[in-house]
Amino acid sequence: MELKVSHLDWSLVQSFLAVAETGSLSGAAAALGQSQPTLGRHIKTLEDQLSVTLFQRHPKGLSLTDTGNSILPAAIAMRAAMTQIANTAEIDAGDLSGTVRIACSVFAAHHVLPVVLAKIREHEPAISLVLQPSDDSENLTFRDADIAVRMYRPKQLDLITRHIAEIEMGVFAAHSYIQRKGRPENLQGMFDHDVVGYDTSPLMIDAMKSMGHTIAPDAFVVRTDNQSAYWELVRAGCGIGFTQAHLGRADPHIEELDIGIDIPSLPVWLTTHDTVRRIPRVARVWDLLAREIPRALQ
Amino acid sequence: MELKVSHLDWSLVQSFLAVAETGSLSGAAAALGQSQPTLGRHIKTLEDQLSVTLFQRHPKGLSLTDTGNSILPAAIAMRAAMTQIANTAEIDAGDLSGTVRIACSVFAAHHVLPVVLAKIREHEPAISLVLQPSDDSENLTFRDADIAVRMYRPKQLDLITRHIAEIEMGVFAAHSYIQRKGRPENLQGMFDHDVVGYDTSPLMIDAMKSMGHTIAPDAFVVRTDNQSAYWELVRAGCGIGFTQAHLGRADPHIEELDIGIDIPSLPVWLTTHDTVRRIPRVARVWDLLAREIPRALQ
DNA sequence: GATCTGCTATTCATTAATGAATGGAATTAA
DNA sequence: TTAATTCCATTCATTAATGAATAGCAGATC
Repeated sequence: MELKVSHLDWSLVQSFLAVAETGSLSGAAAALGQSQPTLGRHIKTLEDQLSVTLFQRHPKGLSLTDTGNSILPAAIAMRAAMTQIANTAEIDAGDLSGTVRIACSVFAAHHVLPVVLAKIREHEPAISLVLQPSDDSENLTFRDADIAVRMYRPKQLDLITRHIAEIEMGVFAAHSYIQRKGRPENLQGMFDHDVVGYDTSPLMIDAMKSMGHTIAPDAFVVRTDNQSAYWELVRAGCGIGFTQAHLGRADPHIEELDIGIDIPSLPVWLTTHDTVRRIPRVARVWDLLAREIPRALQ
Repeated sequence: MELKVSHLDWSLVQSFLAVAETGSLSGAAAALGQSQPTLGRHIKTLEDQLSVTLFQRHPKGLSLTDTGNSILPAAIAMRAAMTQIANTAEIDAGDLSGTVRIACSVFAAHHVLPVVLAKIREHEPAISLVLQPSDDSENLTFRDADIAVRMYRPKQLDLITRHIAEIEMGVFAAHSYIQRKGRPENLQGMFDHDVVGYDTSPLMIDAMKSMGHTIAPDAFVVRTDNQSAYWELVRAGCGIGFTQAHLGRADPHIEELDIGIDIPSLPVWLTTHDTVRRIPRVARVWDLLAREIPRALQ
């Protein structure tokens, strides 16, 4: 059965795309807020309407056929257009309510954004906020987040970016650690101490190398790649650590150490899509983030 | 009520686009093969989902609001993507059955295409053919036609075109006219005769001017802009007329006149969209048109 | 003014679509 | 080998969507 475009059901393509991206009927059902039998029927109906096979069925889900792969880009284009429609409608509605989703690192989600979001909620009680922490190295996919807070300059060409602050870094240790082990006099002496580091992340090793010190990952006697947990390890007295200065200086159980090195500060950038930025509530949250984050970093 | 893109119903946009283009619920219902109340509901549901007003309601239909106009381009983009999906599926299906729609002038629909389409049907009985005659000056809208047969070179940049023939023109009169009025000796003498012409179309006047004769539209004692009816007027003996040579020479009631002028021939072009051309049944009909039309013009 | 035409809005019966529940298959872990 | 997990396919009761019919409105025509 072949149908003219005007008689094809566009919503079946939405189901196709969800199954293609999740790889299963149940995954797509969850993503669309529907049920697994419904998704199975939608795919079958679309295959019947187009007279082609779009998926191979497996016990563990579905994989795209060549034909399925051929039409995938057009399905993605339909979603982009649908997103444009939704964003345009929101801009025209001019409404300062609804949900704004903010993506940031796990560390910032623990130690920077909570007080900022409380402030935003105070100013805009009709706006709901969703915090989406992640340390994945991939860049934003704006299907899910409206605004991202990043500690590096975003490089994608179709984004709006704004540099809002610099985060000063410092060397810190807990009082409990200092009572047991004392203080290092300089960077060289620090390596006779316990230092908390990252496990697989090369960030700290690269920073040391740029200061003239080559160290191996296992020079760090305690290691984690989770940056929020990293700070808790330092606070618990596991060793000396590097973190954002505002955080260490605000903690009464922590002492800042002067080992004679000048650590480069971290930039803070906001980023979003041009069209999303024009949605009134997103614009409002953007402005408030730009104002409140620098304040929170004092 | 605002919904995430994944929870918006894409088929509502299809209804929006149909109403926007037809200007009424009943018109859109006819275009989509649905009912008027359904279209009304779909528009209301979409307005509720997006929290905007998309149309102003009038006794004679609906007009787009500014917001409605803002989202119209994205809705058109969705249809383009949906069309791409349907075409891609058809190409992959590789099926030599289904319907092919052919657009052409009213004249060609009477005197050229019928014998050609009979020949195509003979070769491909599984392919249904729809002939869409029109003398509107607008170019093809390929939502409705797969292939167009044109007597001029199509100018759109995204089309595939092919020049397949030249149509020789001639001057003709019916025996009944010649018995009453005789034959003109040359072009000058012809204007002492009854000449059948076009009413508002400047084609014939422009052709005369390019041959050095300036005449007024009312110099034609019988006039019509319908080219197929034009030929019937000549055949009935209303006067001398200009038409395609293959037609006049094939008619036993018609005599060709030699008045010493050389009328430029008409080109015949086939045209279609690149993606549509790759659909197997369209490709097949294209090839057969390219072969059979020149034969029909002998 | 009366009538016709073409449209939208609403109601109600009918049809279609949906989801909870269940069964079957394949894979993995104990 | 058995049990658990994760998936798709199917059935049946429920819900949602649809279309025929009707009413109302505005504009054009006689």
